[in-house]
Amino acid sequence: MNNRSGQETRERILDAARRVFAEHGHDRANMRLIARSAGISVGGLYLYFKNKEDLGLTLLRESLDEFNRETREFLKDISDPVEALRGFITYTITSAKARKERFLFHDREQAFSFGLEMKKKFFRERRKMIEDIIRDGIEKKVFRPCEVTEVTRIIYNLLRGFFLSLFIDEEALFSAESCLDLLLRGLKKEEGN
Amino acid sequence: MNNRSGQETRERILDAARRVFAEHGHDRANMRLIARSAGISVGGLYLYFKNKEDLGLTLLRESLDEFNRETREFLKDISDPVEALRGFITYTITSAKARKERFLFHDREQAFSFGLEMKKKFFRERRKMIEDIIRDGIEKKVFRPCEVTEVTRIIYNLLRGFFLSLFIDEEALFSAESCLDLLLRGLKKEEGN
Amino acid sequence: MNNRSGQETRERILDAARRVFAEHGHDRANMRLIARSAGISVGGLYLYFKNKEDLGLTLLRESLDEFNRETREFLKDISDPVEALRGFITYTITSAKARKERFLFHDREQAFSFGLEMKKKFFRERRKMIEDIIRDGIEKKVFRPCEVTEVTRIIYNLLRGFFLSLFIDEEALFSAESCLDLLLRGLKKEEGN
Amino acid sequence: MNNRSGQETRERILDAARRVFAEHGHDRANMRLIARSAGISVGGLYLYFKNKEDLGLTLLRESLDEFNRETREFLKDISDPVEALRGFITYTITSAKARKERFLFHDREQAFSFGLEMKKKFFRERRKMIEDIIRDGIEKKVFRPCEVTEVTRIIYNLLRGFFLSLFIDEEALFSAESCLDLLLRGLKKEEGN
DNA sequence: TATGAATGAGGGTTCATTCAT
DNA sequence: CATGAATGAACCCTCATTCAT
Repeated sequence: MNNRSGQETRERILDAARRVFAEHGHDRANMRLIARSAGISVGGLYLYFKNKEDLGLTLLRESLDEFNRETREFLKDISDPVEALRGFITYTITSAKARKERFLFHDREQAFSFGLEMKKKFFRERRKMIEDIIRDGIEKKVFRPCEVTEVTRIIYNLLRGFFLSLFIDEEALFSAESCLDLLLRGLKKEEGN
Repeated sequence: MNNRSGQETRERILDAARRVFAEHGHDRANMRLIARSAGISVGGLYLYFKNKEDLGLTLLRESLDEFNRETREFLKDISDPVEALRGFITYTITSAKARKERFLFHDREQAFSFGLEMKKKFFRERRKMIEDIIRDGIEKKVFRPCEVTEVTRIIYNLLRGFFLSLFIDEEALFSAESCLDLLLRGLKKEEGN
Repeated sequence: MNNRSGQETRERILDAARRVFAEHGHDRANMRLIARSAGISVGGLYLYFKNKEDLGLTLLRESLDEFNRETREFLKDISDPVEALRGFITYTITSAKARKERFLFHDREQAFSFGLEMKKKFFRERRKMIEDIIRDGIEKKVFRPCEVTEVTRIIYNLLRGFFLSLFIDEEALFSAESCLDLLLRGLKKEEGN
Repeated sequence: MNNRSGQETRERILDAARRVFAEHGHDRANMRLIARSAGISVGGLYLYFKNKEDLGLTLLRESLDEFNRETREFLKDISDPVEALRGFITYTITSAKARKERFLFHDREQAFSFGLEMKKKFFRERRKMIEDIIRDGIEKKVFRPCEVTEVTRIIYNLLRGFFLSLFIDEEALFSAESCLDLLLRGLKKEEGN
């Protein structure tokens, strides 16, 4: 176990924790399992993380930060509001499906208050991205004038629902395209046609 | 403390369990707490419920059944598709806000598999209600022709996201009206205007 | 539940207890099961017996007394020592096989000290019966002179072993005849033949 | 209280368990008592044994294996059948008296099925040893021809009864010599004398 | 750094016994 | 006599965390 740096061990632990949390949930996962899965001793875990919660929160932080960072990166060169919205939805959905385990903590976790503030900040950032797109769209007269905050919330909750379905009811998953389509065109038959 | 009617005690336990589960989640809630909260002994709990899981599942079942039943009741006399959709969304949101604790288990619970089949059935029934509304709307030429299943999923996930926000991020809650508005009219500025 | 006498109820309880103890052992048997099996309420049990131990001891006493009484009855008209020994062995083995559950308590029970004195008295009486047969046989010059006490113990332990095998290892059960044969003739080839 | 060697702790636990099981029986013994008796914490017990049953079965297995191994060792150089039979009986009785606690589980334990298969195998092996001696004796014309299986069963039950008496009725214990004497010579007065 | 044996509080569950009706 | 809901101590077992090595 001669690692060049403890950094590598730390990474191994985080990977293991991700796996184990993904399989059992934060509360039911246990430190022995994580240790074994990381190829390290139980005591070793505590050299890198203060305790189980610290480990969970670190994982959460990394997952949330990374996801928002990546999303921003993905959107940064798209100027057309419709394309931006499409991009946001597509990227969110695709990421979630591709790396399910990263989204473990995005829902209400075992302890309701687990990382709550951190999550709220994440949610706010995410809604901010949506809001920016909407506002831009309105400004550019691509979207109709509307209650931006409400629309933002609706879109965000829609995607939040997607996360949930991902874990407990895959048959409820929708496609990015139909989602975009509905949002843009509405349900109502255009009158006068 | 001998009650003539066991039924009453059973109800007291279910109430207590609802409270305790609501505060701590299913896994972290403990039987001693529930017992104390119900004003009963630990052993007493087991006269009415086989074990902790049974208690949780009973709560879940009641909550899911009741909610779907009430929703159907609420919708049964509404024939206009737009009104039906408005009704469904309004009723869902309003119920959830008014009796938050009933929706405890609607998300991914501690143990992923906790009551999974029961939940899936509930979700399917719920989507079925939405689907019926959409189909009816299309038939009546109130809604444009569309991929009904996808639209259904989208609307359902939207409301599922609402449940989640209810518990961890109230500032993300949207109103039924704006939701309906967005769904009906879409985001895009009508072309040709 | 209008019994002519409580005596009948008491009997029903004892029967039920015998059944339940036979199936689960004294410690693992529980009062609820016995009550249900007796078609009576849990509280009712305590009207007839002070507690679980009292119930067990009553059962034990009846079973031991009855068995020794019956055995004595069976032997009382047999005067030939060989026939008496045959009778004792045959009767012991046959009874045990026919009413296995009556012999539940004859071995070391769950609580080592459960009814210990009562059992010891029973064992002593039983050995006394054997001893009387042996002494009579020697007196009548049918049996060779020997250490009567030792021979008695041996024969009794042999039958005690039979009880045990009855419960945990039926393939070790021997027949009364071969047992008698061995005891009478010995293993050794008669010399000078 | 950190021992370098877990092996030592394991041994301490087994010793403690032997003591506690001996005093209270398997069912009534409790893990806290065993822990205290072993000078260890409750949790510590579970580092070495999966659960109470595992602990009991381990003890049982060790005790049975060791006893049969030692007996075989003891007998291996004795070729005279009479001496072999004397050896088997003497060794069995002497061992049982000297290390009583090792024979705890040889009788019908609390849970009837506790280690049942393991015990049956042990009993079969033990009967096999007796059977081999008898067959050899007949072949060598030291013992008279007889139903070997039956004789074997009888001798084994005799010794099994001895185990029982050891625990609940010491006054019924017989000596190896008188036992051998009875088996070899029989009870009957030799005719024609 | 790293180990893994050890701790002990706390959780779910059972069951003999009591007692108001 | 009879009921059966209620009690609560006690059991088995788990697991985050510590610490001597």
